[in-house]
This record gives sequence, structure tokens and C-alpha cells, in this order.
Amino acid sequence: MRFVPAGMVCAMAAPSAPTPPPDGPSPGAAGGPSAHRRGRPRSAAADRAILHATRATLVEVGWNRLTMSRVATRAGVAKTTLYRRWTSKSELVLDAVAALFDELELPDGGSLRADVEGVVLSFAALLQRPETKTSLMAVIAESTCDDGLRARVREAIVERQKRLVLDGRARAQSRGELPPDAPGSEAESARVVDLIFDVIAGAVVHRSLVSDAAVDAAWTRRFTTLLLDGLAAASAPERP
Amino acid sequence: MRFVPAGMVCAMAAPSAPTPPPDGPSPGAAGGPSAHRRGRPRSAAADRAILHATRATLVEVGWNRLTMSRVATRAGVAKTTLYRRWTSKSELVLDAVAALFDELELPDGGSLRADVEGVVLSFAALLQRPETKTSLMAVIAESTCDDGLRARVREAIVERQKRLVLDGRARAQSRGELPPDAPGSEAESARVVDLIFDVIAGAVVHRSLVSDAAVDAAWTRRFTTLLLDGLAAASAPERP
Amino acid sequence: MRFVPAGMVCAMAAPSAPTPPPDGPSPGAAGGPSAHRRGRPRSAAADRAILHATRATLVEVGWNRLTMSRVATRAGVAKTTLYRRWTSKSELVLDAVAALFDELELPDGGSLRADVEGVVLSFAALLQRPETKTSLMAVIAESTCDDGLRARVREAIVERQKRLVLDGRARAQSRGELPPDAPGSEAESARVVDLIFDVIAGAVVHRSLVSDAAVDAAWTRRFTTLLLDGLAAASAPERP
Amino acid sequence: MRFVPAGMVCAMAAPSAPTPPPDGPSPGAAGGPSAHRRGRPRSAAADRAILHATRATLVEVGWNRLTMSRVATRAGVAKTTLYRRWTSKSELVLDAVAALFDELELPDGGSLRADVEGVVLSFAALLQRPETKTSLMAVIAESTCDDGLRARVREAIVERQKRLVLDGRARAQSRGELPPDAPGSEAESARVVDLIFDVIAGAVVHRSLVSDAAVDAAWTRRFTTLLLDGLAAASAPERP
DNA sequence: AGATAAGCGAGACGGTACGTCACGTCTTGGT
DNA sequence: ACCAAGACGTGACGTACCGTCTCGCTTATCT
Repeated sequence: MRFVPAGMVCAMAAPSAPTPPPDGPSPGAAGGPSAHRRGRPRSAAADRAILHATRATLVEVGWNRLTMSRVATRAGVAKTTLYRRWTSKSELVLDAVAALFDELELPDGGSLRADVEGVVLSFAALLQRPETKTSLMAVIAESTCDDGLRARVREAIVERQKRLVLDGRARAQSRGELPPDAPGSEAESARVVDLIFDVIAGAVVHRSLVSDAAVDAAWTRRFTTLLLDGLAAASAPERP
Repeated sequence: MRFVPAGMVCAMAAPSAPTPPPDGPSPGAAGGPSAHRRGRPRSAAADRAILHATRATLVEVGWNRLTMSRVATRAGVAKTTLYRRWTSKSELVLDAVAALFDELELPDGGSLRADVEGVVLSFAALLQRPETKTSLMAVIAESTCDDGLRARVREAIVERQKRLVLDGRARAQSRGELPPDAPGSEAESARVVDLIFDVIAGAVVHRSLVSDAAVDAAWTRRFTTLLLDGLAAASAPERP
Repeated sequence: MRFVPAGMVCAMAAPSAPTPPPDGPSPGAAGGPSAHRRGRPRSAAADRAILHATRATLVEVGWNRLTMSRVATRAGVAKTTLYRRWTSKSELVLDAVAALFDELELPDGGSLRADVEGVVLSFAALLQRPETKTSLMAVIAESTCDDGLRARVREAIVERQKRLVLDGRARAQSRGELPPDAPGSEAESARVVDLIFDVIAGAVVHRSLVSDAAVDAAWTRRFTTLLLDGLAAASAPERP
Repeated sequence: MRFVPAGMVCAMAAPSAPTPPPDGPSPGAAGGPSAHRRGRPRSAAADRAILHATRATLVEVGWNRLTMSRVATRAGVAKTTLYRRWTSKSELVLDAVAALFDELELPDGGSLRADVEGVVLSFAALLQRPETKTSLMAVIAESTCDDGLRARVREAIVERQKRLVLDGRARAQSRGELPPDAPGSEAESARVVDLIFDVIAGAVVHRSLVSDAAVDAAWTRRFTTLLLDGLAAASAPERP
């Protein structure tokens, strides 16, 4: 399995940070010590104001009525300033919302089952927040016909949040609930992590946003049972 | 479990058929056999032409550049005729695409595992078709801030396609792979069906459209293993 | 001058009566005693209801928002019933409004001056009524690019209301304020009547609707002075 | 009488020039010499192109088939650019047509009678031009239910063209055909000017567009006789 | 009496234009 | 260079009426 230490996660995620998104990195970010392009540097305050205004606007009016103009006005910024940083509403919202996913945590519940149930419930709670509820699917929809955006979604959300699966597994291994990684099975491990991630994220999203039913304690318990018992079998290298 | 014979499923779904969608039912739908309310009846040919044009336009230009005008022109119909039947692009596309979901079948693979793998693969294939790929997520995104549309999605896709889960289970029971329904456990059964549906649909959609990875034979086999083994545990009334 | 007795005026006006306008006359109107085409005869009640509804709608919403549909609905009649009788909104309103002009009278004020002032004031009052204010100019505007409509305007309003000038002149002659018609000067007389009509109608309409100023007693007195004194000169066969 | 020198008339009329019409004044109009409020200034070339295109379109297709879209397209300008300057077709056409009225002149005919006949004939000729024939009445019709438009009509046409009456009177006075203004009779003078204007404009418009008869030399001579002779009486401060 | 024919209320139909909105780019003057 | 402001060309929106048509009915005259 591909082991990703915390620091590396951050490094990996850096390119999707708000400031530099569209093409070139923002002056102070990574281009070298005094590689100050030339002329007036971009305002960092504007970056912050824009992302904050984006989230606030999502809460107030939702994805559909969020427009670049509206965000610009709310942020006290000119439209051109937005377009200098993000090429489209989707990319802007992606960056604004991805930050919320980074707040997901995996508090130690004492057992693998508790950890899974905890992350399922907190993920479901995140999906019910107005900022994410209306915009996550919209960004994903947009990404189905925009390769660049799809890659950014993968970077900014999918790959980043696999850390939750990895952390949970590491913790379970340290508790002895799961066997330690067998050497040489990294590729196999990664496939299992991917599967688990797709199953958890997919099921919770589908239940919340498509079936439009509550992700409550009962459903979560039942789903976790299915997952953990199925996992035992699916993790076995190959079926007999 | 709520037992729904095929015929009843169709009858239940009939009100979501294209003709009457927005508000009032189409003449022949309900309210009496020849209760031709009054005035000129709506053209059934127009309905057909519109839905066909919608799918064709989705294939040609995708969701984003599909406009009501373009569909109307392609169908040889006035824009007002579209708006008389569907209040928005989302509802129109929902009806046009839901018909494709109805073509999903559960061919008898000889075993529960084969049936599951078959439906997963054919569902994934459907999600790769250009009509669905670009539009399904868009409709779901729209439905997150439109109660009426969300209900229509549930009616036209979610509830309708649970037939696949029901059929698969019935077939497995007749083969003896699953125990017959215990009397008095209808509610419990329905919950399991819902769970399975969310897990299958969610995982396949997430893998295809979010993780942007292939739903190939290997992933399908692994996923099916997880599901079937997990199912055995999750179906037990309550964990010990 | 072309002398037109009252009866003849009515006869002349008959073709512009509401019922038969577009092409063929209404059954009972003039086509002969029992020349009843065939089939169901047109409803006279519908005619009345439509013209009444037209005036009422003009009062309520004005010319711009008066539509054929709205009139039909208000009259409790189908749109086709309107179109069977009037080919356009302009013709319908013309007929509805022309009836109001027929209510203008020339009460005997005891002198030519009093008669002129009286007709000027009552014409101005008519132009201030909401039905006429918003629609008269609109119909005339429409008539500038519709020969048929222009002819109908002339028939239904212009020629019909020249009776007021004729009556006034006859009365003034009987009082001895004006000399009797010289034999053989009919054409000359008609030209003077036309001139007077254009001057009175034109000045009052322009003052009311274009200059947007009140046609009050002071203006009317001054205008009448101009007219009567000018008339004396203009009526002289030719200037010295 | 309110004496308005030519220069002052122009200055007074300037605010109704095309550029700033709907609400706020154009940058250079008022509020300081270089008070370029902020942002990109409006294109003066667009103004010119639009008004020219409006007149050309009126000639080609008339008022009824003149649409904002068509004008925009012909002017090579976006529809929004039109709406930024004029809130409606009526206001646009008013400005486009008012410019034609400014071309009316009062060439010196050597006598008051010749001057009046000259202006009547040239006004009638203007009313026969396709740009004005189909649109002047339409704008006036519109103005009967739109206070703002009515005020603009008064500013852009009525008050502006009274200069012709004023010029004619001044010239007649300098020839000795009319007595010079009595001091202290300004208000009285203004009333006479208004009356003359309404009579001339009203009669010519009515003859041309309503009675649908030619404003030829004979009619003009007769009308001028009526006017001048009547005028002598009407100008006397009060009738005996 | 039955056939024939036109009128009628209702409302769907293919169109055209509307006036608005958001887009992403551009042109100002000022920092 | 960047910034705030805002005008620009573009294109789609959803609505309003237009005038025509297709329904099932009703109401008359003419066989």
C-alpha cells in the first residue's frame, strides 16, 4: 500500500490550495524566494475574502444563484480579480468547499466499528450543510465533461480524504483488529482502500442526496456491519 | 418486506410518465376512460419527439449545451410546447434518461454472484453512455435544492430500479441461495433492500464519476465479494 | 357641399356596425330577408359582450395590455369567436371606441361661438376618458401602415363626426350668423368643412395628448376666437 | 412672452440628447467637466450607430416590425447596450425621430404668409417620410399611458419646435407685419405661441395621418388664411 | 327525421419578440 | 502590475401573445 505520511499529504495538496489555482502559482507560494514576477503582487486579503464570500453566498442562495458577479460584490472585489485566480465558478467553489472536507476527522472511538460509524455520521453531517449539499454534486456534474476539473476534484477531495480510510486502518492495525500490511502487497492494499472509499463515500452520498433518506444511527450501524463483514472477505487476496 | 409485483411497479410508476408531468395528469391517464377534459388534447407525437430529441441532443452536445430551445428545434416543436409539459431542463432530462434506466435487465447468470456482477457491469456501462454520464449528476445536483425534482428522481429512478434488487433476491431465493422471507419481516426486508441499493448504486456511481476509475471485471468481482459477504451479516436481524 | 341628412348618416355608418366587420355581413344585417347562409347563426349576445368587454378592458388595463385573449376571457367567449368577427385588435377597438364618438352631441348653446366651445369641451372630455385616451392614437398609429384600417377609421370616426360641423353650420345659418349656402358651391363648402374639422379635431387632440395641456375654458375661448375669425376670411371664395 | 434665444433652446434641450436618456446623465453632461464617474465609459460610437440604425430600420420595415433585436443587430451592437440607454422601443424611436424634427427650418419667404405656408408644407413633407409616418403616432400613443415618455415627447419635440413659431413671429415683427411685443405681456405671448403651435401641428397631423388627405398648396393656402386672420383676433388681449 | 353546416368554448400548437441575467472580456482611471 | 468599476458582445432564459388548429358540442336550415 502507498503510505502517505501527514506531511506528504499536505505537500500533495498544496497545488490545490486557493491562491494559485488556474495556471501559475501565486507569487509567494513556491516560485522561489524573490521570484516576485514584477509589478504589484496579488492581494492575499482578496483571496481570503473571495473564498469566504463564496461559502457565505452558497449558504445564502445556493449553487444555482451563485454567480461570479455576486461573489465579487460580496467580497468587495472586482470580477476581474476573480477571473485572474479561478477560471470558472466550478473551480472556485471546489476550492471553497474542499477546505470543509479537510475538517473531517477520525476521532478515536476505541474500535474499528466505532471509527467507521463516526466517520460515516460526520461525513453525512457535512453533506447536509447548505454549502456542500447544493454544490458538491454540481461540481461533480460539471467535472463529468471537464477533464481538468475532474482531476482537480480527485486531487482536492478524493485523494485527500482517503487519509481517513488509511488512518482508520492504521489505528485498527495498532489495536490488533486488522493484521499488519503484508510486505509486497502495496498495490493490493491500495485497491482495497480505493474500494472501501468508493463504497463508503458512494453509499453515504447516494443515501443522503439521491434516495433522500436520513443517514441515522440505525442505517449507519447496519451499513457498517455490511462493510466490516464484507471487508474481511474482500481483503482476502483471492476467493477460493 | 413490501412485495411489489412487476405489474404493480409499472402501474405505480405510470404517473411519472412523460405526458402529464408538471401538474395536471394527461387526459387518458386518470379521471375516467374518455374524460377528455376539454379543448384540444396534447399531441402524443410531440411527447415522443421531444424525449427522443432530448436524448439525441445529450449525446451530441452534452448537458451543458443542451438548451430548451435546441431540444425544441430538434424535435420540430415550439419552445412553449416543451414548457407546457416540463417546467425545466432538469425535469425534461430526468424523464428522458429515466427511460434508459428502465432498459437495465437482470439476465439470469445462474448464481447470485453472477447476477450481481452482471447488474453492476451493465449499470456502469449505462453510466458511461454520453446521455447519462453528463446529465445524471446534473439532475441530482439540481434536485438538491428542488424538492419537487428530488421526489421525481426518487419516483422515476430510485424506486423503479429497486426492482433489480428485488428480482435478484427472489431469484436467489428460488435457487436456495437465500432463505425465503420470514413472515412478518417486511419492514426489515425493505430496509435491507434500500441498503443494498444505496451501496451498489452509490459505489458504482462514485467509482465511475467521482473517482474516475474503470468499473472493470476485477473491481466488480472484489466489490461483489464485499457485498455478498457483508450482506449475510447485515441481513441477520441484529448483531450479537 | 355634400348635404347629409341624419338618416343618410346612419345608413352610411351601418357597414361599420360591430356585427359584420371583417368580410361578410352578419346574417340578419342586410343580406336579404332570409339569406341565412346556413348552419348556426352568430350569436348577437357574443357581439355585445365582446364590445362591452373591450371597453371595460381598455379602462382597466389600457391599450397596451389589452389582448385578444384577455377580451375573450372577459367576454366569456372563445378566441376564435373574436377572430371570426374582427381580424385584429385595432379593428376591434376601433369599433368599440367609435360608438363613444357617436355619443358626442351639439347641444344648442344659442350662438355659433357657444356651440363651438361646447363641442370642443365635450370632445376634449371624451379624449380624457381612459378608453379613448390610450386607444385612439394607437389605432391611428396602426392605421398609418394599414390601408384597410385607415379606411375604416375614416368611415367610423372622421366622416361620421363631420356631422357635428355640419349641424353647427346649419344651426348658425338658421340663426343668421352665417350666410346660406350659395348654390353651386357644394365642393367649396365641403372643403371648408374638412378644413374646420381638421383644425378643430387636430388642435384639440394635439393640445390634449401631445402638448399634454388642459383644454380648459380659457384655451377653448381663445381657440374659438381664432377659428371663427379665421373662418370668416377662409370662407371667402378667394382672398383679394 | 418668455423669450428664448436659439442658443438657450439648444442648451435646454441638451439633456434629452441620446446618450444619457433613461435615468442617469451621461458622463460629460453634468456633474462636473471630467467627472468620469467610474468604470469604462459608454461608447459614443454605439450611440451614433444605434440612432442611425433605428432610422434605417424604420424606413425599411416600419414601426411594427422594428424590434430592439433588429436595431441592435443592424447597429452591430448588443441588445443589452440598447437597454442600457433606452428603456423601450418608444424612447429609442423618439430620440431617433426627434433629430429629424430639428432639421425643419424656416427659410425666409419674404412675408409671414409665405413663412407659414413654407413651414406647413415642410412639416407635412416630414410627416410623409416613412421614418416618421409610421412611428410618430405610435410614440404619441405610447405616451398616453407613460408619464415619463410624455414628458420626453414634450421636451424633445414640442418645446423644441416652438422655435419655428418664435422665429416666424420675430421675423414678421422685424418686417413690421406684426406689432412688437408689448412689455409685460410675456405670459399672454406664450399662450398665443402655444395656441398657434397646437393649431398648426394639430391640423397638419390630422389632415395627413387621420383624414388621410394631401396637404397640398390649395389646402395650405386656405389653412394659412384661416390661421392668420384668426390670429389677428386671437392675439387681441381680450375680446370686446 | 336526418343530414349538413356553421358557430361555439376550450385549449394545444408553431411562432416571434420580449426584457433580463450571467457570462467572460475589455477599457477606464487610480494605487 | 494590480485593482474597482462598469460597459461591452454573446447567448440562453422563461413569458406573453400571436393567429391557427383540433377537439366535442350545440344550434340552425335544407332536404
